[in-house]
Amino acid sequence: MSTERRAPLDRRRVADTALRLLNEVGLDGLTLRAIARELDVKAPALYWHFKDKQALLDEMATEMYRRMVAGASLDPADTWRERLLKANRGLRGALLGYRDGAKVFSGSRFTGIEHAGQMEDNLRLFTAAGFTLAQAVRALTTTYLYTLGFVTEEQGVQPLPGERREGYDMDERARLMADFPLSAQAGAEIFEDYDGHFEEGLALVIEGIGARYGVS
Amino acid sequence: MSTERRAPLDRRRVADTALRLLNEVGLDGLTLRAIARELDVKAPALYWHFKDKQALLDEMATEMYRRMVAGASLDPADTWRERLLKANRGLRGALLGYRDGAKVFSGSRFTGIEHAGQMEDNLRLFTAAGFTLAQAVRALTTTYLYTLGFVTEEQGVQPLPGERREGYDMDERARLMADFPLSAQAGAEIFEDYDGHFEEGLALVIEGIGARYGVS
DNA sequence: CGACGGAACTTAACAACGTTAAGGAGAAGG
DNA sequence: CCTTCTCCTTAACGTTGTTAAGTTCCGTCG
Repeated sequence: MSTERRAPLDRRRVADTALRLLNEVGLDGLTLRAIARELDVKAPALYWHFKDKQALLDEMATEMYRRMVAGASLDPADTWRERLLKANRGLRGALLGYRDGAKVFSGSRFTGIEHAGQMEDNLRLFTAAGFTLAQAVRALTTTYLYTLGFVTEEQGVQPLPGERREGYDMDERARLMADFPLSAQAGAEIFEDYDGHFEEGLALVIEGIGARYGVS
Repeated sequence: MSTERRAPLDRRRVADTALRLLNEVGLDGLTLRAIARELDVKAPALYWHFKDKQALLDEMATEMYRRMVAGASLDPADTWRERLLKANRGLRGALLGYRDGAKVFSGSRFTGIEHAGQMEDNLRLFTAAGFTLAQAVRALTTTYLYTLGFVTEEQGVQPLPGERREGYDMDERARLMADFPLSAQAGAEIFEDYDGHFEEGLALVIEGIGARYGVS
């Protein structure tokens, strides 16, 4: 019977498969045994390619970042505002593309230095626009951290676009909050229209950068 | 021998002990058996007070929040800027008070509605200052999400103030980044002086709120 | 006073997890 | 042909969250 030999694995293919599986089972269900089964291999085989599970998660985060960069259309002629908008929308989109994407991403470290390319690009654009290097770093990381925080919370409520985690019943919330009228009313303002709210918050940060650093 | 009967546990005491233990062993080491041992009890006893481990983590997050609110000095006469500064410095301080504090916090949901008091207070202050309710919510959550993102990253590098996680060698980083001069130079701007960088980012967001919503 | 019932545990066990040790099949190379 | 290296398997270990069943103690009620 099938004497076909499966091509040997490599880190990339493992990370690919793990990312696909992540969307089906979530971070909790993402066990080494499940990943291995998907690759038609036994769990300990993964240790040939990764020193431990965290190393695999790191590779997954790196792959997420690679795909994000590949899917981005960063025009060198962008204004710094356009660049911040594009980069952070792209980041959010990339994270939302995977169940628990933000958790995986912020819990891991990149393997290699591929991410430096995009960073260098951004820093060049910002310094050319009149920012000092320190200001450029501050502008980029502040928006970055906002986006990361936003999506982390977003995915806590809404694991994948469309689905909704249990325990977020708006009606019950409103009833409990009867003594806190403003907070009760704010509920809709918090747990719905994530797209709009993300944009608004991002606009706030960008506005602050322009105002505080005096760059138009 | 000691016929002394230990007072029965309650959710609060369990969460207390778990929080203390968290600082010693970190989130990974925070097992139910370890918590139980600290309470002089066997692990399954915890299931009398919590339906599962996540419920205990939720209680821990709630307790963290309680202590934060208790330690905050929120003057009703605060300007909205002062309030944002105080609240977010307080939040960061509270999260930094525990190893993996940000992870625990953002991975959990509050038990009860005690947090609504502080929220109502903030919303009142902001609407009184001229913000619409939607603007107030946006201003508060945007800064909140920035702070959460910031501390999450911060604790990824620096688990507790003073300690430093391995794999963050600045010299090696500089060498790898030889082809990316701006990024290399930015290293110090990223991995040091978290206090200063947090303040600067927070100032950016606050500035943006003032500018975009036209409230002085 | 004594039976009863619930509260607050313990003991024992389970399946699943990450991880390690040891070994085996097959290609590559001299 | 024998060795060596790559890539994987089989077996196992200790730990984890969690459940089931039994135990102990206290307050209440007949």
